[in-house]
Amino acid sequence: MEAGELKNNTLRQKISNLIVSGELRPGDRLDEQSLAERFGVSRTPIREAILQLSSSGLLEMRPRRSTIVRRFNAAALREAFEALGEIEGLCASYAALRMSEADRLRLEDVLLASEVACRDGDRTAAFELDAEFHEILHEGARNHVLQATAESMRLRVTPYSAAPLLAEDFHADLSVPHLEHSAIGKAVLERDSDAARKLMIKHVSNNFLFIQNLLNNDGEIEQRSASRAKA
Amino acid sequence: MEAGELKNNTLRQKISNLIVSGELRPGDRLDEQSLAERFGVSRTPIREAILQLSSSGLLEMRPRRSTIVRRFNAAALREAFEALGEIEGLCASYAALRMSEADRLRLEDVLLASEVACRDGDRTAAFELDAEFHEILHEGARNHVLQATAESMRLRVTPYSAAPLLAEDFHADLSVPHLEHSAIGKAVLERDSDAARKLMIKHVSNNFLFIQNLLNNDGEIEQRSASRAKA
DNA sequence: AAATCAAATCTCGTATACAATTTTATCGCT
DNA sequence: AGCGATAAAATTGTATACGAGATTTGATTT
Repeated sequence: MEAGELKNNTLRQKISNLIVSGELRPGDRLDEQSLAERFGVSRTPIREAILQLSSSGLLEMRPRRSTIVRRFNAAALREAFEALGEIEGLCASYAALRMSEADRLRLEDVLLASEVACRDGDRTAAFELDAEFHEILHEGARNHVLQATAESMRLRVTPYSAAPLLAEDFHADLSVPHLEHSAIGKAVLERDSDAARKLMIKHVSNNFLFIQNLLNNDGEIEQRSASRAKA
Repeated sequence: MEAGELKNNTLRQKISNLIVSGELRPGDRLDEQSLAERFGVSRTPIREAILQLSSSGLLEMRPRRSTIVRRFNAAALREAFEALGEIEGLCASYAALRMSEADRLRLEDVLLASEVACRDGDRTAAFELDAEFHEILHEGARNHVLQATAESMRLRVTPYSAAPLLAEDFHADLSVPHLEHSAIGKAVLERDSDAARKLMIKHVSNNFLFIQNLLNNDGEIEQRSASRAKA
């Protein structure tokens, strides 16, 4: 959460980036030795970073067996998204009441930029603006505990939400999430905390339902390009 | 959270017990070497346990300086309790909708036992039943993420909420929290999720206000027996 | 006597070593 | 060819070693 080690922080980010970027997917193993060599440190700091990422639910450390990127079964994923929705809902409702004028201007900017990216079909930009939209609300809640909790929960479902959507061949409608963000943003700017909360919960829930359709029976993300080409 | 190491789990508990029991108070240092000798292991597993407890917010690891039991200033404590109230509120509202009949019977039992302990002035029993009441609701929410989050948040404010109240010389009115629990329990049993949530948020907030009065300017818990005897 | 600065001691962060267990590869058998 | 058992290799969990930075101690000065 808000620890504060030396270079452990950046190591944690480097490792979590492996997952966020999609290089490692749920179930993939993280070999301490290889990671140590890759990042030019010994196993000790690697292990500490892995330990923290396991605490936050992104990785899964199993005794005497390799750490893997955490896999969610259907029930666990439902719980993770339900909790995420509630926390994000809380952040949105507090943000509606507490955000500064500067925050509000920034929120408007992001929504405008998001609309442009959406119209242009710029998936990379839309993806980054999506993340920024949520970050603004986390920070706008003016509660570091809620903020950290929201970010941690978001990170842990990243392999199931963000990563698969970045695949080149995936063509989801960018306008659906954008319109939801727009409605949430409007409620926040109008200081309507109840509406902001409800819309956010609905937004996360929709996101979950969308993702659920991408999952096969094993809880694996369907490989679009690769698996379909081969099959 | 739901890691799953070998004996690291029990080590984590042993160390967190030092704080829960009040042996170590906010700001106290945790020396890795001493803990290693005390628990008969090397520094490595101690360090791993400390790392996890820092992630959960109970301890504070500062680069190149001793780990200490986390200290909250007034603002941070307010945020911690605000977040705790919201999460506990969510748990209570879900519990109202999802708890099994067996859970509900257990909840009634705990409330009855609590009333007895309250009437008899049995502070130890009242304290344990208080914890059990909250645990029932965490589990009753039927969401492991919310449950783990609530328990983690509760643990991190323990040095400020539970520990000081156990002091022998401290005579708070046991009936106030009991009546609040009673009202929350009633709402849960009647499946009134909105009421359960609101009452829980209020309950945690009251708890915070009560604790705030025990704090001096430095954010330290007032020493009742010791400091007053010496002064 | 109080304050200041330097040396010595202590503690942490990381690297390395080694035993225990798991995983992988090899070989033999049906 | 496929399956099972055994041996080799690899990986984890913990202990130990050591350098860098922090803390304490003590001497020196004002």
